[in-house]
Amino acid sequence: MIRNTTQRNAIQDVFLRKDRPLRVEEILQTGSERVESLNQATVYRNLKLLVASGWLRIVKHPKLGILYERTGKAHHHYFHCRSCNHLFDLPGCALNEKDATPPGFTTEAHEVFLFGLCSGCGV
Amino acid sequence: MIRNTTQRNAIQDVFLRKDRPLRVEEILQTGSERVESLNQATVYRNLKLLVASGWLRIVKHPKLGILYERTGKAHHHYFHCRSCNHLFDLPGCALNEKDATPPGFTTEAHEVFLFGLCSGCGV
DNA sequence: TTGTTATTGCGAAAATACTTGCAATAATTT
DNA sequence: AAATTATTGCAAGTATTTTCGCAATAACAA
Repeated sequence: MIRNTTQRNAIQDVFLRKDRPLRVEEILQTGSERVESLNQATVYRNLKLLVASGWLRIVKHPKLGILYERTGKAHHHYFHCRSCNHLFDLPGCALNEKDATPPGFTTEAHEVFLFGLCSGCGV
Repeated sequence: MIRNTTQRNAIQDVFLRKDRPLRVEEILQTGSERVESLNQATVYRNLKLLVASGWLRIVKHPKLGILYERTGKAHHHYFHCRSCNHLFDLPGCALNEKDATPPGFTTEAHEVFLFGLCSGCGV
């Protein structure tokens, strides 16, 4: 039976408050603000548990590596800000999958990653 | 002074023959067909050297991890075939960067990864 | 052909990312 | 409140990928 722990609550709360894909390091660091003793192993164990339960999913970013994000959002692109180093979800899809696919190929999915400066860091 | 070695020649030849981004494992394996003694450390050392000299560049793929590809090609997208597991360059760009970028954000670069079946593996 | 040294092969070591054993703790049931 | 056991913290252990030390080899200059 799954128990309700302050550690797991803290981890989930980090996602709800940040509302963007997060790396393990940031989850641990931000979660530690609420549960001081929060341990890396605990974070990993809970991330695995939350992915298995469908509450989170894994995002593999070409620059940032592995991140975790809340499930339930529609297909979207990702924006990585080189200044604050955060990854943002960009609602919508500006890729014409058909145009992008060469003859003979069958595209089943795609991922788009943008790089630059976010609105908070630009100018 | 940089010398001309059969090992490095074999590694470069793999790229010229395959003409797609390659993982270390495939470089080592294919290169070994020409130079039987070819060692993993030698491959890593030469990849680093070829990247430094501008002959190769690193591609970080969200599924395949780190690959190496010849420099000199125009911006393009990548297609990963789930059947043969190869990564293909797709000439051209079907992403409208402006449409993809939210107000206030500044996009400086982007990467597009498609997934599906290549022409050799589909139907 | 000989000398110099870049390069290689090999095994060990490092770096990174994640997992596990285990005793202690704490959430939940009874 | 007591019993049960999921969960945690900690440290050690895995797994994977890349690098390094070093002696042997081989490319190139002279």
